[in-house]
Amino acid sequence: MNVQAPTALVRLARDAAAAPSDRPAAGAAALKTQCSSCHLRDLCLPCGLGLPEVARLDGLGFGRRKVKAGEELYRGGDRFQYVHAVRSGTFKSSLMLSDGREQVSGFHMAGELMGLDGLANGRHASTATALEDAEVCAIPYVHLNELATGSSEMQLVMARLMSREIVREHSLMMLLGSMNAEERVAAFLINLSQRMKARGYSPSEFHLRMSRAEIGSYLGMKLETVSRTFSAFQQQRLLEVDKRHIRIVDLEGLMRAFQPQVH
Amino acid sequence: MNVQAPTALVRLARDAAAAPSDRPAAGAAALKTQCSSCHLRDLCLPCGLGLPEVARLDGLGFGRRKVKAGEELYRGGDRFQYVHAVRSGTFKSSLMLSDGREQVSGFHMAGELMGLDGLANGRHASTATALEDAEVCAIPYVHLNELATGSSEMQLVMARLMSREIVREHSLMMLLGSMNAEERVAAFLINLSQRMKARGYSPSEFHLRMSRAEIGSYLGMKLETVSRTFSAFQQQRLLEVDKRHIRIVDLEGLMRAFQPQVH
DNA sequence: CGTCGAGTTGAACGACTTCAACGAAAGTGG
DNA sequence: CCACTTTCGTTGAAGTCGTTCAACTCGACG
Repeated sequence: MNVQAPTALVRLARDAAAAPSDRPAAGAAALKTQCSSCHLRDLCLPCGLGLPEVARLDGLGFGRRKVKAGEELYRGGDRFQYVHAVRSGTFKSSLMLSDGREQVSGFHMAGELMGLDGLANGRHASTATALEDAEVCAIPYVHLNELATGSSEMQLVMARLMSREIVREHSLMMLLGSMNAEERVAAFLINLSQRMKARGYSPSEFHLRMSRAEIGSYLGMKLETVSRTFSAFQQQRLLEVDKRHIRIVDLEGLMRAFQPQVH
Repeated sequence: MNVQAPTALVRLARDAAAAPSDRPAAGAAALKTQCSSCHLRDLCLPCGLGLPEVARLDGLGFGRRKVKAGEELYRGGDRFQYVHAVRSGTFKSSLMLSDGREQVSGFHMAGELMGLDGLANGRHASTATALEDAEVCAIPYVHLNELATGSSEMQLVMARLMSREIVREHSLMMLLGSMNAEERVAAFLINLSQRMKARGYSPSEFHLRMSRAEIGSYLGMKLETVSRTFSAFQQQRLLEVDKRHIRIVDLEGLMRAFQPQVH
């Protein structure tokens, strides 16, 4: 975990957005939102906070914002002002190389936070795109920071959220660095399954919000390989796949595919 | 940037260390350290802090710790207590799969912070190993947290450091997900070069502290491929390589190798 | 009805891996 | 101090997994 600026490893194509827009979150001020009464409060930001702290979150009176399928919530290079919490829908976040290559760095569902990467230098490093019609809470970071000053509890929660993000990316690095196609896809599906479960949906049957190409980009492989791997799993009777509809038939087997050679 | 626990994507082999040791940093209390007089203060934690804040850091009176080459500073699964700042020497941090596969997730040099991934759940996710004799500052996290309570400046610096870590990992994901062998090695060398420069060393001639296998693991390729790529660059007159001694002959060319097809 | 994007599948290719052999350097122990 | 082993790096040859290119199906949408 070194902390130097990532000047060289990748120069994000923040020049891709010719003039990085500093637009405020359009329509964010529309509805006031209460964390205390939100059905996502155990998954989202308030998770782990005591009642008085949650009340202070409510006091912020941050707004919501609707995002249509395919629309971008923010782009790499945009000024960082808000931490976004997904209320409904699914997002992808992605990084761009100046030559146009895209790398999907994550998928986000209800209760998950987006945009923490923007803190580093005040500008978003990634672009967040809605994969379906979605809604987010837009929490002004400065307010969050004020709130954390004086509350070591709030502060710890924020720090923990960022740390989780780091750990999450570790997992992805592991995956990209030392797993083959089947392991990657298995890991992806198991992860999705668990997140569905945590949200009260069926862990064994769900609808993919992302295309084969997006899955491929996330997993560091081509869409054809993703497709083939799905087919292979189907033939091994681990999955049933119909386009974006997934049914996990043999979770045990899938987990074995995920970590095959345990010596 | 979703924030769910990484339960599935990768199960870190924290059981590898049969009984995750909760040992304190051995000998950490030996010497008191002053950030204000440290020659690394512009690279390290105090960077961006005002004088009064740095004075408060000094007030913490945290200790140092010497680590011999090959020794581990902490292991995945160890209790998270300290944030470590590298004073001298080089570290790698790595993740383990339960089947023994290792993925190097970063290299750390003087002034860089390690261990921020431990915050997520109170245990280190990665293992930090010294690649040469080294020394670190071990800063108790609880003290750091106390210090940040009441100082929004300190708080912001901490948050920014974590965010940088996230952005850094983004770069690595990009690299692992969508670059070929030559691009990876070029990116790695350019990054190293810049970090050497920031520390007052020659950016064009330096000594690698890590083996081919460690570079390979970091870049998601085999040691033989690393070796071959070095040789290829040498033949293209971009580098001169003698074991671990590197001389960058043509930085421009190397950068072109890093991002070849700019349309 | 025709077009377009998304997904599947086959065949050929190629980049990286695997296996293997070798030399140099560094540590080990008499 | 010198044989010994071990580790590290390089290089070649063969093999493999994923990519690339291409053809085709299906459903959505004007």
